[in-house]
Amino acid sequence: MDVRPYHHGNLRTALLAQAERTVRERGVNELSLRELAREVGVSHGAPRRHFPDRQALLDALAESGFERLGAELRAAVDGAGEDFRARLEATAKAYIQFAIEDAELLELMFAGKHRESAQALVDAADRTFSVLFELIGEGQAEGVLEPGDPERVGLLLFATVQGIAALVTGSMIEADQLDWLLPEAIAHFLRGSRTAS
Amino acid sequence: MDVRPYHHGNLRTALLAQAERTVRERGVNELSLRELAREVGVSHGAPRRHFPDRQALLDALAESGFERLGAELRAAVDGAGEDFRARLEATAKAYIQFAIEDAELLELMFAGKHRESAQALVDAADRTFSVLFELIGEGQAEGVLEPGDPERVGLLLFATVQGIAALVTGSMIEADQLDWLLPEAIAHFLRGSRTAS
DNA sequence: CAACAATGTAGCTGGTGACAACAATGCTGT
DNA sequence: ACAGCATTGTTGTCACCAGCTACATTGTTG
Repeated sequence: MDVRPYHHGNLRTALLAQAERTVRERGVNELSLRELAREVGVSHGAPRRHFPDRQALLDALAESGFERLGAELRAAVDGAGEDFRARLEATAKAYIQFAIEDAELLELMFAGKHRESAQALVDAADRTFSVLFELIGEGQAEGVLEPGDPERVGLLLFATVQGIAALVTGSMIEADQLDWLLPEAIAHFLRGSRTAS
Repeated sequence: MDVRPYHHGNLRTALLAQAERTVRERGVNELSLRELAREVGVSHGAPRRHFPDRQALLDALAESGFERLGAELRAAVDGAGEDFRARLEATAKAYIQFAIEDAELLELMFAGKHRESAQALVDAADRTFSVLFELIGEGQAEGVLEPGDPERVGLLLFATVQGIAALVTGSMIEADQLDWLLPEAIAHFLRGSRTAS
């Protein structure tokens, strides 16, 4: 019974998984490379082989976060049937859910995105948001949204959704109030999107 | 020439001022009690008399932040004339400006607000947001907004504004794009606020 | 199977937050 | 005036952390 082989096997993956859990449960500030190493059962210097410094770990965490978020958004939109409003609402709900459960991770993702160093992060973010822009394009094609630059309309929608998530993470509302707030926000948005009624 | 009197005189204020500057320029994570003490020209243990631990300093910072934000919102709404849309837009602009320039401080303010310990913080936050609820009340009285619980309507508006600020701080848009995005958001919001056109 | 690259270990340095003992100062009551 | 006391600041200590370097172990490849 080899208690602990010298080589962990997939330290990098294990570190990322544990780090993601720690960030979710106790926040980014509480994330310590050394504690992480202890939790994974490895010496305090081992993570350095995979992440030269703390920031590198955070960047990797952000990148994997974008990938997971993108997958969840895609799953939501794909499983929401034909009706545009339903597709929109499902996607928004998925985003908000992610933003609530992994609030600190999401913040990390955005914070890292505008640090010039990380091109991989920007690419990952672009892939993630392409889901949203495609959805906006659908709405415009159906005539439910006024035509125009998808970015202009999409930004406004994204801002609203992001803001609603901020309401929850900032404890201005409780999570269960989303049941009425989100549909109302979607309705409000669609109503406001037809210039001439 | 007394180079440095034993008693600083108003260490607490000086610490808060310097801390606010540091948070704005280099972020909350870079805020160190010891460095703060050095910058103010005092020994590393001195801040302890005023802030028992780091969190106490952050709480005080958040509280003063709410007071300043409230003052700026009030100034904006008071200086924006009679037209409701103009008053709304001016207030939103003031909020967004604060949210951009003091992004980390704002985050600190919201993060601290839902830590049960700090009742002073919650009170300060309530005073701040009362400005917004009054404004919503105005709009409803004028019939520009559909009547109802000011919180319901206000939450949606607040979410949108907060989200727009997040777009800037997350580098999804540039600050100068606010010139068209904010008015459009306000227009969108008002348009969506009349159930039957 | 020997050399080499990849991976993990151990120890050091400088910095930090929390804490406690101590010193200087200002205030208050008599 | 001044003794006693509370307030405020100083110094030293402890445990922890990130980043670094030198070294040990493993597995892979020619």
